[in-house]
Amino acid sequence: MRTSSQLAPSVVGLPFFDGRISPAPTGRNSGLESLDTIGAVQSVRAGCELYAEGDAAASWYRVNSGILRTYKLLPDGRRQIDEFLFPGDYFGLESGADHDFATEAVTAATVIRYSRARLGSLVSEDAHLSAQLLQVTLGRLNKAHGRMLLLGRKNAGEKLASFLLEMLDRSSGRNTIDLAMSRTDIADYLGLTIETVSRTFPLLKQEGVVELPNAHHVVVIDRQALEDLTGDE
Amino acid sequence: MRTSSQLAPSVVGLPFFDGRISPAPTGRNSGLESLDTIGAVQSVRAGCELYAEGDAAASWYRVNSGILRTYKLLPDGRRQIDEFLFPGDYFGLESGADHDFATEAVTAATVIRYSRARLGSLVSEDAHLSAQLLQVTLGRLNKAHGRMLLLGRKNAGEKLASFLLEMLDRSSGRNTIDLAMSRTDIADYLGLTIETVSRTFPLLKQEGVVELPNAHHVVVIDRQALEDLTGDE
DNA sequence: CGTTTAATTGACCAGTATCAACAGGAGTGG
DNA sequence: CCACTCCTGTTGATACTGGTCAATTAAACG
Repeated sequence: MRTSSQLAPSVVGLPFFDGRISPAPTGRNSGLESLDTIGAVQSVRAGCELYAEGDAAASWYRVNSGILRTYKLLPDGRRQIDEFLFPGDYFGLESGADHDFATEAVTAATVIRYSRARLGSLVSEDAHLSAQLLQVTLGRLNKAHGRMLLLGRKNAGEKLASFLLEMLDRSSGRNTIDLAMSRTDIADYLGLTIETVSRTFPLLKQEGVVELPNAHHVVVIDRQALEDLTGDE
Repeated sequence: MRTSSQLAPSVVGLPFFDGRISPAPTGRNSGLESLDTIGAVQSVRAGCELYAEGDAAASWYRVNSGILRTYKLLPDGRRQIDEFLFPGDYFGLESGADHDFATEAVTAATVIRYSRARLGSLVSEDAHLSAQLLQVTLGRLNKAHGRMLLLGRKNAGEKLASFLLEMLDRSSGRNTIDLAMSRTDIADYLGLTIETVSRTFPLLKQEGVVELPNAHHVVVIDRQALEDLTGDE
């Protein structure tokens, strides 16, 4: 199935290098938008795996709808979630032949799949596209640095506060967060246990920074206070 | 000062996408090697800062000699070292206008500095170069994922074992490691305290996997055993 | 050498994990 | 519509890893 190429261009408008990128060399559509013509839509049921760590990385993806998680496992089952993916996010591009993390759907989701082979040939021709891919990847790397700081140096309260702000900024609502993921997912994202996550939520409530109507709903009462609790700045 | 462009091309030979990248479009030198012509060498004394987090990201760099560290700080002084940089490593390329981490020299070091503005115009012209930058950045991202797993889910012993293997693989010697960095650096790299690092070294020795002639020298006796202690595989 | 800094070691503590019991909701079938 | 079950999340009791604070030793440096 072909995409209809009307997805929100979430990357457009990002600072791009230092602005010196010249327009596309040819008259045809260039940049990430040009990918829409080679993408195919795929559905993933909630909880199902799109690909496993070590699978051949034959495709690159973009989230169309729903939420997914990427993660790595240790042999004894310990899991680290690298990121939650939201509509518009690109993922699955690899430096090597295989995926170095697995991807599963948190909620029912649809993704757009781009053939890596075709992407490769496009990239070799189109500096503009290539540079945009670089931009997306560099943004992802920035985020990874922030997450290393969180995982290595923040305590449980700071981790949860940081997480809620991240989710708030990706939410549609201005001060309400819909947590699509389980406590287990949150724990594995923050390097904690579910029990610690469960115990830390009420602490934020006690501080008066959030309300907790139920386990998957958070209302941010005082955003500034929440930011103060993240440890940064 | 200009570089003499004879640096080991450590990136050449990496798998590149799926191998479908076409040769450079023009007859002139292309790819990362072409950068040598726009690089300038800069020295950094041991312990000195090359740039701080938040500084304008006007340049991109490659390590020529010595070892450096990139890190982020929390306002109260907690530090997370993102990576140690060795000769041949590229660093400092950013998605935004500013550096999102600081870089300091661990030992006296020299780096090659590439103007971002000139890099930007090269990238817009040369799909091959652009794709190689992407390759380098994707490799870095892979490594970041591994580090998130380490920081979020491994215990002190597994962290130190992983660290020693990483350093061994970047060492010249076949089974000896020269640790250029302090215990504080190691601790901040692994999300531990110096005391824990200090206490964990002797445990590895007790296991018989390493010898510790002195604080900055490690001899790996049993590499397989060390790998078993990392938690992965 | 003496001085300073880095690393180790010890005693104790705290934050988070672990193990276990319990509660709340969603779905299912009677 | 209600009980039953399953699953997720919460709460409690306790353990333990790693952190903190302090003292000591070793190494680097002038």
